[in-house]
Amino acid sequence: MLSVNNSIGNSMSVEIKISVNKGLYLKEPQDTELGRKIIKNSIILFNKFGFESFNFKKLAQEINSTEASIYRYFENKHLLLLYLVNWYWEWVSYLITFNTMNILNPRIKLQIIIHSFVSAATDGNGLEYISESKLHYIVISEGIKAYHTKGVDKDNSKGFFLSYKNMVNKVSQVILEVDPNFRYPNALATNLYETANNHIYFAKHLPRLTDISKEANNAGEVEKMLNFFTDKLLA
Amino acid sequence: MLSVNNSIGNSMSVEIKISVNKGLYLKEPQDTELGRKIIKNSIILFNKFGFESFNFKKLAQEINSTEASIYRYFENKHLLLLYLVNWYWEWVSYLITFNTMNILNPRIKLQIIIHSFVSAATDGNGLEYISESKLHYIVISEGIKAYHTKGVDKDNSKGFFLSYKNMVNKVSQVILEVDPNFRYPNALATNLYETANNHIYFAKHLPRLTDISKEANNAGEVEKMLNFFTDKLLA
DNA sequence: CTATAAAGATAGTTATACTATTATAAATAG
DNA sequence: CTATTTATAATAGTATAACTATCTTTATAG
Repeated sequence: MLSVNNSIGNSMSVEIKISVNKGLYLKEPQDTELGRKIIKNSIILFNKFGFESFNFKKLAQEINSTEASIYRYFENKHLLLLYLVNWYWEWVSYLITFNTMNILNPRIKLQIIIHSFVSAATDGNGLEYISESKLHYIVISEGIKAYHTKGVDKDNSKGFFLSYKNMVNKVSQVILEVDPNFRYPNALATNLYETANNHIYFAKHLPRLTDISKEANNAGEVEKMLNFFTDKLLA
Repeated sequence: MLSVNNSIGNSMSVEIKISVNKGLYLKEPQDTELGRKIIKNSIILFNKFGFESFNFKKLAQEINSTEASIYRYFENKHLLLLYLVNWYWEWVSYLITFNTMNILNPRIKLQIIIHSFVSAATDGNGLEYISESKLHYIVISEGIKAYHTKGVDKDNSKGFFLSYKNMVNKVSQVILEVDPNFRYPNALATNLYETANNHIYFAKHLPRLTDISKEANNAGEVEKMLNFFTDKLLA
């Protein structure tokens, strides 16, 4: 159950369960105490150690469990990362759908989409065991590793990227609403998402690769830039 | 020594040695037979196995040498990848400089830059032990792993991304020549490079994330798309 | 002919990514 | 209220990766 805020500021409770492709896990982690601890703490530890130095032993220690127990939920850390990233894609899709509901102007919809890309990171709307801000930072810094692997075609054939594709499709529909003759709706949709993540990362670590300042609220600047790009392209 | 072709079709030989940050290696691999074999075959094996499954043992077997010998050249596979990616950045910078020489129109320069990004992959202009096409494919599929690590700030402080930054700076200068008031010259430069690589990858592996067709010469289509984006943004 | 450096050969260490087995505690079905 | 299933914990073990160390051989420079 997710607690969400609607546009007129009332808090409301909606029965929403974000679910991801069943092939990603051996056992649904959201259904058990241990499963939720795995999710919660893997988000923390992926952030702390990064994908390469993260392992199931460290995670087991963190939650006072064992490697073997974690392996009953996830085959390996690659699929755990993919699970988290899929969860994020579903979450962003949900945010987009929810926040563009009843909005008629497609340009405004696109602004809302861009806002969702840069600040899906706002906690407090989701579940206790998933910190959206930490999850977003995993997506920013480790996300592409989920699809830049030798196994990408195999993973793709199992539907492990459907959530990403659905999100992109949703965005490209809005792009076509703005400009039905636009030649690159999917590419632009993908780019808005990837560019948002990239430039938040670059601002923090490689600032000379961007024009976004290193300061605290660079999310706002990235948002402004993406709106500027979109406006120019869909003029 | 690089053998290059000039614009009027004559083949000429120029004394150019692409060199990268000395901190990336323990011993200059371009200076010895074994070093060059390491470079050549690491390019082949990174392509074959991907970064994760590549290791120095496999590489040693391939070149009939030993792990220990390879460790005398590179501290670890991360720095070997970073070496290769740096070599690529330097190569693209060289291509840009060489091919935009004496061109006055900055819009034409930008077209040449975009062409360099999508088809730096053309072999035959470089060195025997470096296949640009294979190297480009490493950059496309593994490149970002060179800067999406927990060690990025440390690597950055050692200057391991200077070649990337210099390339971006070179491109952003041209962008500002086209439009001196453009607000995001560095971000656009970075984006042209990253988007070129991304969409060549997506066309091949996740085609629904792009509008580039899966067919053979998608490089041409990516080039067209990037020119279209650039034209719109710098109108 | 000798000194030095580069590379090869071999062995060993520590950590990771698992798999397998058994024991125990908690939930639930009859 | 016991029997049975299920989940998890505890423990141990294997294969491979990522190195490090040392010693020997080969090539080359003076």
